[in-house]
Amino acid sequence: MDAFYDEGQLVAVLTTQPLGRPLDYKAPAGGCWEGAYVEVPLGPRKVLGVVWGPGQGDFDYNKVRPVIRVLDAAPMREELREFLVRAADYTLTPMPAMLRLATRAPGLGEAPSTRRIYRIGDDEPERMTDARRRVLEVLRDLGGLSLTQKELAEAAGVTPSVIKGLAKQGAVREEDAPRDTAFPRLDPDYDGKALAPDQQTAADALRAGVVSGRYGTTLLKGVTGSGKTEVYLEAVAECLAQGRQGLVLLPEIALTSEFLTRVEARFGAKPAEWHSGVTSTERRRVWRQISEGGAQLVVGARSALFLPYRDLGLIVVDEEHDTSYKQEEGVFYNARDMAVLRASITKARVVLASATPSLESWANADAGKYERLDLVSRFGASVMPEMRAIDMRGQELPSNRWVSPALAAHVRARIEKGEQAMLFINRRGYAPVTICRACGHQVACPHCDARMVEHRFLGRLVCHQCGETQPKPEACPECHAEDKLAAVGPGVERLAEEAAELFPEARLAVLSSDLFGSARALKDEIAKIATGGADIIIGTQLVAKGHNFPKLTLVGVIDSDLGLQGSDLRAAERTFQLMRQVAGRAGRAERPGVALMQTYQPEHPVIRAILSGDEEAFWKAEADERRVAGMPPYGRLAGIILSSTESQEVFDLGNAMARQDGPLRRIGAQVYGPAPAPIARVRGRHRVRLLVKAAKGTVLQPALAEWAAQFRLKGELRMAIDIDPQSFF
DNA sequence: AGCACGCCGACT
DNA sequence: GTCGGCGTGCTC
Repeated sequence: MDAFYDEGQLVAVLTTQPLGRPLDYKAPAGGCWEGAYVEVPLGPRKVLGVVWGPGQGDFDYNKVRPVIRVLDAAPMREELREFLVRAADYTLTPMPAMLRLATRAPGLGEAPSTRRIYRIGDDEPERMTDARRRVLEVLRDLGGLSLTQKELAEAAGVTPSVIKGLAKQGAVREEDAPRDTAFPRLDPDYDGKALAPDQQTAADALRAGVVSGRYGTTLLKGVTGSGKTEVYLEAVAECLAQGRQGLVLLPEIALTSEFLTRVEARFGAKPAEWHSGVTSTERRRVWRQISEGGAQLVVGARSALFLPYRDLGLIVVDEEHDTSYKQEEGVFYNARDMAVLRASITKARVVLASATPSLESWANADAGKYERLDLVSRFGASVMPEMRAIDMRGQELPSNRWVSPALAAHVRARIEKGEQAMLFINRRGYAPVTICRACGHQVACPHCDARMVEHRFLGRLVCHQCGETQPKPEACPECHAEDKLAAVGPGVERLAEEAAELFPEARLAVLSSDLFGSARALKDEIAKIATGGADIIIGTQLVAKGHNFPKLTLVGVIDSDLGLQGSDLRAAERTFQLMRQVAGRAGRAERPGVALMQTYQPEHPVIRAILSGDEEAFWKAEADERRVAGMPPYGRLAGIILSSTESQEVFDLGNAMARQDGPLRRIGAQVYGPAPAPIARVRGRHRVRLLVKAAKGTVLQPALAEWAAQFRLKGELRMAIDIDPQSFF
């Protein structure tokens, strides 16, 4: 049980200010609990903090200032405090930054907000009018329920002034009611669907895990269309039945609204939603209700891991292999790994769901650390489409053209049958460039090393690294030749143009996340396409993420090779996952699909593994290669990213760090670099990267911390440590 | 993170 | 002589 501190007792308060350690304060009048969210004075300011434990007592008692006030929120539980500490230790993140992640609730400092509501009053109005009668009727029909002024005015078909008048005369009563209301209860038995035998077996195993009340992680593997979601929703149902809270993490905001609908169909009500697109009032409601038990299930982005759950019993990480679970700005963490950490502390279950698991999860299951459940396809063999390579070396293709004659012929055949085809482009790592055809100059971003990408719809050039945009210049900035700037490289829009020329009769739809202002607009577009609103879909990564297109029977992968190149050891894995996912788009319903991959390396092991469909062989081959190289998950890596406005400064520090590697050598770790970071300049800052490689089982973090602490960062220099980096070229 | 303190260059 | 640059250190 948490300690209580009486007024005047010393308490250590961790604040969100980057201080290095909690500071002592005197407990306020009325005392405070350990874990309490408090406002404390810090110099001339008031800051947010959490009572972290008893005071150190090493500071002159007379100079210790009292806590200003205890905020009106349930104290942070021991479990969340421990999670923050362990996550900070693992990721080498300062505690204040960690606390910031957990206090992102807007308006935490303010009193719980209220809204003015209206009920039927005791008095009759002095003069009755039609409008007034309608208002009173609406209120009478509601019984005890109440409405806001706006709701009431709309329901009665009157203007708000009518209600104001009635309130003045006491015919309606005004009251303040708490705004942060509980979420509707979810019913675990609302609409449980009959499951296929293998689904049932998997669901039973997951349910049993939840019932056990112990920590455990299960890798739930199932190809697209195998009913993974239905299976893990059974685990959610069991969790709700146990009276504990559940969390479902999704990699992409665009997927949440479809998912919420599925939850509503299964449990009879919508769960709480948590991601950057949720309004601040709603986030505040979610935060409070999670902490008070008025929300049973949260669906959201990785930051939902840091919410103050009362009793978290299950975390589902959907599409667990997705790289967007890795946060690589500010605090560097992988939500998948942090989910496992939090679950182990709070005795919750984790379900990692994917059609194409990450090699880490595959290896953890292989080693017996995770349980593994495999689902088979619901629709027999027809779901996994036939996959074939188009050997680009045998295709006649002018430069600046990307759709081979062979692929074009297949697309035409599908359209003629009234089916849909998709042209897929893996743009990651291959942004198109704007080049001058007269002098060869490439237009670069003024702040970054990234090339500017032309957005024809906007008529502007956009930097995909920092977001800088500028109007497309008429003349080449280098040689001043006019009308010679052209987009080169298969950008989505460039591909769309080519498709329009190749298939003039077809209706094209372009799906790219930067074409849509909101997740809502994107979702509408997807729905329109899915019901047959287009013949050819042109898309990027976005379409690889779980959308259902029943009429789609052909996927043409334009650039199968791009992900295979370079020395990034994760590239093969990523390419494998991506291709499987894209291929999984085709022929989900009854129609068999085909996936055609344009490649210049048809004999590459990855391409061959994908085409053969022998996944286990792919994992084993990849695992062997990694094991031999001592790379993750069979070795450990950390990235050190140094940045500054001065390029010399960063390299000097990088070199100094590489030389003074004593603490690392002591644990047998090696340092590589410094080298320009994958993106060598971001927002005007030069970046270099060092890589630290150690054997598996090495306790890397303390040595890294000791090593990094040797260097004092002057001026503009910044250092970030990235444990388990996602990419490492 | 802010903010104050403090020690060296070009100014009314 | 002073105003102000931002390096260093403190905040209970």
